[in-house]
Order: sequence, then structure tokens, then C-alpha cells
Amino acid sequence: MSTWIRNAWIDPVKLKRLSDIRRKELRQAAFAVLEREGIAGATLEKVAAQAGASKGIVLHYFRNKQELFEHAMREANAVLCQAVIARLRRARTPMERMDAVIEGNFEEHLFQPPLCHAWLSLCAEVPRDEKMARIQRVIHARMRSNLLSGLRGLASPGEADDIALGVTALIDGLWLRLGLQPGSVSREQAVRQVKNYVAGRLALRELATAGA
Amino acid sequence: MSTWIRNAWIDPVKLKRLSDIRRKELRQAAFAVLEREGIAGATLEKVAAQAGASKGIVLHYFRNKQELFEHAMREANAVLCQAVIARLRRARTPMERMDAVIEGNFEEHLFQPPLCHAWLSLCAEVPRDEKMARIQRVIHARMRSNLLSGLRGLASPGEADDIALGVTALIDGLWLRLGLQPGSVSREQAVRQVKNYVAGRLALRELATAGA
DNA sequence: CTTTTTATTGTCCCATGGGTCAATTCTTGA
DNA sequence: TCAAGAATTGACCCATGGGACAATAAAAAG
Repeated sequence: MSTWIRNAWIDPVKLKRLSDIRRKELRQAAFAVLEREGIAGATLEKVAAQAGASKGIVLHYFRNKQELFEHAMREANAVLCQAVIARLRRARTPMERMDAVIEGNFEEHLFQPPLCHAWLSLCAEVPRDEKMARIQRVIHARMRSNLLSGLRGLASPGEADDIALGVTALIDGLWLRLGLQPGSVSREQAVRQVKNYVAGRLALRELATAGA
Repeated sequence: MSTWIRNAWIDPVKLKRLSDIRRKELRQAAFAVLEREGIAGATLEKVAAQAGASKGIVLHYFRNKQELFEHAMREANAVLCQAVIARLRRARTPMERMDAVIEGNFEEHLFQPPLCHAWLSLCAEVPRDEKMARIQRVIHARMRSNLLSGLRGLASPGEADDIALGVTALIDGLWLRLGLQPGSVSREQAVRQVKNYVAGRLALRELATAGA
């Protein structure tokens, strides 16, 4: 009974059970290795070394390699997501919400090549890992919903949908560029790029209604 | 002397030397394996099997695994590129050139999840493979130049640059979406999306000059 | 203080994969 | 027809990696 209380995932603030700490350390280590080595070069041994532990411990906390990297993906996404919702909380108008999502996705200390490299490696495994695919769908759904919370006030439902797709694609594409050619796109450039996209699409809409 | 003539890469039509055929077969096989297995699961044995040959032959034609996949990347890019330049030849106006690039990048039989999966896996290795990085830079440079050949007639140099970056990022992002969630974006949607982006950016420009 | 979980390590196993090599078959040109 | 070179194979080597496990250390519970 007492163990049940300790095991409960109810208290999100102080989940300081040792096993939780280790698991977090390990999935962060996994991510760090991914940044350096890519999915093809990521091994349990390297993850263990990165975490300053033995390989055995990794498999003690994660059933297998796959599960470990699935959790690494969750971790990375959580960080990204946190940046967005923090800004989203402070946003009042629809346009501010859009900007919150956009700027949150390019936060200075996150919009960096290594993070992108790791993320790319994870994405590359999505097609062969149903769990990762599911995580990916969740991520995209939340992104979409965040964007629509702003776009609903700015465009018709159908168009909002379309613009949301465009914004997500553009954001992903800019991340990819950063990953493929570090330094080829700055945080400011990226933000401006997406904002211009939104402004352009909305301008198009105004022109159409004005012309009609 | 005669061998030199035969070895020359001058004649692009009839490079039917046996070794050229094998090399092409093998890098195509490598790409096919990449589609199925991803970079982490791609092995020389599987590539050999895919090509209906032995592992030895793969290493006979390519120094090592790395080189093989570098060539696979070249191959894949060549196909994509070909689609674009074919359309580009028929384009007369700047706008037609833009559409040529856009539509070429989403050609029906190319804009497919498997191709994207393989492409993703290759991109994920770019940060750790200087040769691939170089190929990547070349690809991007050509893409940019193709776009600018149209954009120069539509916007100021500075803005053309910026729009070109946006278009490439958007295209990449839409490919990524297709790869992560097959079926989530159709060819027509993708084309429309990018065209709208361009139209929007240009509209923005007109509004600015009209307002001033 | 003892018993029972839990954490952690190091060792072992075995399959796989990259790469080498010698041996063999096939081409081709003289 | 025959010799030289290219194509192709299969066997072999060795390092590595994922995973199982037993043994030990550390905590927690009673």
C-alpha cells in the first residue's frame, strides 16, 4: 500500500524516486550520444559511458535499445514543447499566439545543430518504429492545435488548417536546413521567415476578399 | 589509349561499361535497402542480396560502406534533379520557372514515403560525413540557383534570396511531413502550399510598395 | 538487526557486420 | 586459341554490439 503511494505518478513535482532520476539521466545521455554519433553509431555502451554508468544499468531501466530511444524522443519533444507553452501562456491576442509558437520553436538555446542532428536521427527511425510514429503524431497534433488556437482568429477554418500545415512544414524545413548546413540560418532569420509566411498568406486572403 | 577512350566519362549516353552498370545497380540497391531498413539497419549483406550479388562484389566496386552510401545519395539526388531540369527547360517566364522547380520537386512517382525515408536516413548521416555534407551543399546550391533564375524577375535581389530560402525550407518540410506521416500530405496539397507561399510573399511586397 | 527489494556491476554469449583475401570464373583483345 | 585482366564468389577474421545473468552492494521495510 505504501509502495503504491510512492509509485504513483500523481505528484509531478517531486517524482524524485531514484529510478525516475536514473531513467531521466539515461534518456538524456541517450540523446547526447545521438547528437554526437547519430542513430547508426549510437550504442548502449556509449550511452552508459555518457551517463557514467555501466551498460547493464541501461538495460535494467529500459527493456531494450528501442525503448531507450523512444524515451529519448519523448524527452526531447517535452523540452521543445515546454518552450512553446511557456510563451503561449503569456500570449493574449491570436497574433501573439502565433508568434509564441513560432518563437518558441526557434528558441536560442534549442535551435542548434546538435539538437537538430539528434532529432533527425530519431525522425529517420520513425518509419520503422510504431511507437515513435505514435509520439510523432502526438507532437504534430499538439503543434497543429497550438497554431489553430491563434489562426482561428485570423482566417477561415479551412484556410487556418492549410496555413497551420504550411507553418509546421516551414519550421521543420528550417530546422533541417540548420542541421544540414550549420550556420546557414540564424534564429532571427528563421523567425522572420515564418512570420513572413503567415503575413503573406493573410495578405493574400485580404487581397482576395477586397477584390471580390 | 583505347581504354582511355572507353573510360572517358565524356559520353553520358553510352557509359555501358560493365563496371558502370554494376556500380549503378549497387547504389540503387543500396538506396532500396535504405528505404526499407533505414541507415541503422542497412548492411552490405542486405545491399548485396537486394542486388542479387555477393557481399564481396559490393566492396569490389566501393571502397567501403560509407562510399557506397555517398554514391546512393548522389544517385537519388540526380533523379530528383532531373525531374526539375526537364520542366525547367520548357519554362519561359520567371513564374513558369518557379512552378517548374516546385512541381518538379513533388513529381508524382517521386513524392512517396519510401523515397523520403531513405532520404531522411541519408540526411541524418550528413553531420558525420564530410563528403555527404559536400554533396548536400551542392544540392542546395543548385536548388537555390534554380529558384533564383525565376525569382530574379519577380523580386529584389535581397528578397529573392530570402524567398528562395523559404521555398527550399518549405519543400523540405513538406517532404518530411510525408515521411513522418505517410498520407498526411498529397502532391497537389504540397504544390499548392509552396505556390501559395510564393504568391503570399510577392503580395506582401506589392502591398508594401503600394502603401509607400 | 534481519530480511527483502532494489541498484549496479562485470562477465559471458552469440549473432552480425565490415572488411580482407585467395581462388575461380568470365571477358576480351591479340 | 590463349593469355591478361576483370568480375565474382565464398571463406575467413575480428571487433562490436545487444542482451542475459549471476553475483554483489546498497536501501528499505519490518
